[in-house]
Amino acid sequence: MQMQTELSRALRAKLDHFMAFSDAEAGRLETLPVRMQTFEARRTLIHEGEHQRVAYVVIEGWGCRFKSLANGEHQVVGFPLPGDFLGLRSTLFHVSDLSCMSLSPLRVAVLEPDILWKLFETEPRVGMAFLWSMARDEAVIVEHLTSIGQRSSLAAMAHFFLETLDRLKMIGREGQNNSFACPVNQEQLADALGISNVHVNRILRELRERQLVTFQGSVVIIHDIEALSEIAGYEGSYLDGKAPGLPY
Amino acid sequence: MQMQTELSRALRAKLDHFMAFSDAEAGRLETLPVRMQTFEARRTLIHEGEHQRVAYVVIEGWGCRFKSLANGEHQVVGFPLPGDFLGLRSTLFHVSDLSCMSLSPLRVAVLEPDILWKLFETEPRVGMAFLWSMARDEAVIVEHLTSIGQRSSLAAMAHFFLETLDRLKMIGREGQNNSFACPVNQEQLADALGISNVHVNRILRELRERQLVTFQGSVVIIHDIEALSEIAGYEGSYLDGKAPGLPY
DNA sequence: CGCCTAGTTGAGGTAAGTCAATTCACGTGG
DNA sequence: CCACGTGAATTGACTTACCTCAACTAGGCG
Repeated sequence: MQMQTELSRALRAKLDHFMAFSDAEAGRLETLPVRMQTFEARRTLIHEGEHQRVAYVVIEGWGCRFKSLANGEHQVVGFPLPGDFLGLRSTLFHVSDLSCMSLSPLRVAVLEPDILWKLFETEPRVGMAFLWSMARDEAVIVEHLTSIGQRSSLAAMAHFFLETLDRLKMIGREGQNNSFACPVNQEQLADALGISNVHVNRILRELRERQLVTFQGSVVIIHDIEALSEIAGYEGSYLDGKAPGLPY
Repeated sequence: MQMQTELSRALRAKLDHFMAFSDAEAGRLETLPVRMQTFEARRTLIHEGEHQRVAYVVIEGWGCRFKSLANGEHQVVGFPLPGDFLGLRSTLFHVSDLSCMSLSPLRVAVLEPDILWKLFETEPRVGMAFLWSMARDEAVIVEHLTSIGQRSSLAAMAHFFLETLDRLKMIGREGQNNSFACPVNQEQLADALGISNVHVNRILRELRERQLVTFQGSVVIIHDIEALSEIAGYEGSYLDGKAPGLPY
């Protein structure tokens, strides 16, 4: 039971922003038969191109999804946080198009595909919530694409920090005064934003000197959200799917 | 009836690569109550930030999904082709995070959400096929992200041409000798690849001079697929979800 | 014929890359 | 407790891929 409540807590911290579950639905989530698994930091959970049978839900810790290129470069696609799915798409393809590693110690719930599909049938509203989660993931990737394609590296970095803070706030894992623990190193940040690690370092210095953000000792502190949002052109409504001023 | 077979033909041209439909399932697709709609070239079907109730399936023509930024820049996220869904995610969010315009005259089938959700319930395998389609869309976006983030603009351009040719081949709409009609202009190509239109022009010239690709008069001709794939680091298995050497 | 949009090319500037050296943080063993 | 090793962060010097601006050309069409 401890295990199931862990899964349900992680999922609902995220999905409650989309849908109010009934007690019955919540109970069904509680009793989903899953097993837990814990990885040390820097372990590869999912290997690009390899057979992928099960999906995961992150319970605790940060992950890193990335694509490897022939020339040894990497493109980081995103950083899964508690409540996020891993390899959900891959269970459809049977093969993963991305690798996924743990950045910190990572605790996950392992979901057998059968259980997942059965859940879709018996709990259509929960299925909807999962779909919503996939849709949000795509919205995040589209923002990411926009950052790399159109924003300056300063704006892209600012955007990343703001988005990550909001994602953490949604699941109640932010720190005090707009700060958060961030187990991402400059190399990974570089691969995420499509710039060099040297340049990441210089952008971080600029953000620090301009009193906007400090990122030191694996902790990000955002000093001036207003100014940073202005620079990034950040508007986080794509995270919760509620547009300002529209009834839902 | 003409209408339904149009929809079913467009969908199956794409989805047959993933799943063999039974006669019963095919019949159910045929009788889906949908209405058709046709847009002239350069019309905006979906407006970013606006209420979005219905989804579409492209029957004929090219679309262009893009995000607009405050500074007037655009990020093109992809070019929907026949068989592709438009605004499917938006029906969940109720609000679209992207705009979508027609590049050529565009014929679409309009899907009411209720019908869609009912289809998911009554035809779970068709629902799976739609999910697969969404998953493939995301795989394409991830490749796109990788192009912009890691590949040189030459390689990114090469990648775009190769991927588009393969997508068209899958739905039987390629031209002769690895060519295809392409209603995308250099400006839109620039916004897709995150480079300037001037640079697009120079890259196209280089591709032409190296006898790899010509893109003139809205027709793309790929002269040397091998060499181009080498340059792009292209490997199209993410499009059909079948990894080389793995049983499906 | 002239307008309008898209494409093409040149010249010069800049954001970001590469290479390489140095410093820092931290864990480990003597 | 200090010497050492290792990986990450930092900084400088130089290079380059791509951008901006601006002019010019080519084609489609009322």
